[in-house]
Amino acid sequence: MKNQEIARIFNDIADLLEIKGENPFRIRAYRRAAQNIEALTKNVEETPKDELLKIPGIGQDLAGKIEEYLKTGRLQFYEELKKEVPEGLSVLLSIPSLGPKTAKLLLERLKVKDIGTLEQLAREHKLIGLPGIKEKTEENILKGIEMLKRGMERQPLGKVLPYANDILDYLKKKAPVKKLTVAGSIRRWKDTIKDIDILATSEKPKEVMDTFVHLPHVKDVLMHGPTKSSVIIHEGLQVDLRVVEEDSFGAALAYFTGSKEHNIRLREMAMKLGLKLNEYGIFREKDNKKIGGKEEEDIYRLLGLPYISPELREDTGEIEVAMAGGLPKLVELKDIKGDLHVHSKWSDGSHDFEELIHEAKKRGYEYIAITDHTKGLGIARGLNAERLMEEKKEIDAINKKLKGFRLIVGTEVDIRSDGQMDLPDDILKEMDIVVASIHSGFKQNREQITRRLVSAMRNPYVSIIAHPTGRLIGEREPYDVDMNEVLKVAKETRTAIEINAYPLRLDLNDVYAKMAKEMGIAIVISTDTHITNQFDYMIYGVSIARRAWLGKSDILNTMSYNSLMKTF
DNA sequence: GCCGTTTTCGGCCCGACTGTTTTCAGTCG
Repeated sequence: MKNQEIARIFNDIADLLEIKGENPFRIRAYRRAAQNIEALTKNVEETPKDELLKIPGIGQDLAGKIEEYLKTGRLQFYEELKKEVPEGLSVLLSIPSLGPKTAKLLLERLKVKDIGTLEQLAREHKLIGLPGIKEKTEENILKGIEMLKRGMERQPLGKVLPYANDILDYLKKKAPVKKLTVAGSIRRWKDTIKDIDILATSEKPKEVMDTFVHLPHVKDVLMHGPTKSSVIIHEGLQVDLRVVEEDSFGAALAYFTGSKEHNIRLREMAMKLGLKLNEYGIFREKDNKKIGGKEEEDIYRLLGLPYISPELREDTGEIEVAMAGGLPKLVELKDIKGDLHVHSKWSDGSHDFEELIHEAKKRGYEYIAITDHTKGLGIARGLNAERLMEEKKEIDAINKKLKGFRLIVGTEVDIRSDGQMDLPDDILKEMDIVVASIHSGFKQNREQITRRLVSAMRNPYVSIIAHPTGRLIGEREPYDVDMNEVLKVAKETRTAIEINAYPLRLDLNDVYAKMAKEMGIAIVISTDTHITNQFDYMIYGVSIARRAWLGKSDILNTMSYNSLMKTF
């Protein structure tokens, strides 16, 4: 699929146009198109032009550019643009506090074309004297370069959420706040996070700000105003805190949750209705009277929309669908009736069956599937055929004693590098469910990896493909796999696909999960638990599902045990 | 460059904070 590729090119074009000082709305158009191509749940190569035109933000011109790129492998307009703007200049835009205007100025006056040159000039104080640049700006540019070098990369949600909660705890204890909540991409449950956004209400905003910038977590203060401050914490993340009055909480929450693009759309809608929307509330244009904003629901109601869950707020079509009244009822954590990917002491898990059952029951589950590794995964004490059959015998015995709860007999069978299953069919046949997955040969080429997954799905006993792309966020890129083909075969063979809820995996991601749903593929959400507290990762998987617009009926492990067993 | 129950041309979100300014531009989200 070339979706990502085209999105990247459109984003590049936006950068280049920005440096050229082009019409900001034209730039926004490219960014919006890029985002919508990235979120597209169809293979752009298989999407005819009249379908492309239905994508929000794609008109005749951009549809034409997509076609040109798909047909010729290049984009004339893009190539010419690259010739006009020196290579490396767009990297300057990634320096915090340095935007297109300054980048352009630096190029024109000092012929700066890369970060190295810029850093040297700044150290020699040669930037001072340019229009609008004095000591402080120069300092900030150097600071920005430092920050960029340290790497302000997006971090996995699972890593960031504990930091955010810790900061919330501190603020709750030390600052005069009333309401306090995370907003931004954390509230939208994006799988990776660039900064932590926190919203508070208080009658003493200044005190809250002062407390905030002096928290022990703080390494550097970027901004310290009366209602808004930004800091960098020791873990390298930026944290923004905004304080508003109680009466504006809903509007501020909507504003601060974003996404930015979603907000822009809401504000455009407000304008057309003779209203004005900002973080303080929603106002009538004619007399500036506030008509709502205490609750987040006010905003959507007054715009004539149903409430839109934070997970959907990306401006990738949710507003159009909401207007038509077609938003799905999203799956919730309480809909989940069991976990279909759990490891026990028999392989590399930490607990015996009794402990796992106890913890699963505590979470209101009706069943879990024991899916220990197979022998190919020596490092995980994978089971051979004989041991797996012993395990089954033990599970069968336990099930006889259980009431209102079931252990499902399963295995996570390794898909070997040649595409063979790690255990023979006559063993797999004995399992209630078979979860198949790749644990080795990540470097194989696209064709080989795809073939392995396809052959697993064609095996009559394989029920689920686990962590289908093999990514570990921030640690390992997904293996090179043709997901378009994988999903087609999943559909054909009626194999379920897993959303692995382990925070570093979140695999399928939201886009592929939405694609799978639209193709009519059954989805399971599983935690891959090795230690019982990992059962709590289920919320991450559910959130990915929500971001993928999935409802309860799209997910197999919302079913009761009996219905579930009929589907495998 | 997109888009239209006010428009097929003329609009296109809104405000906080900072640094350089004496009223504002740039950047950010």
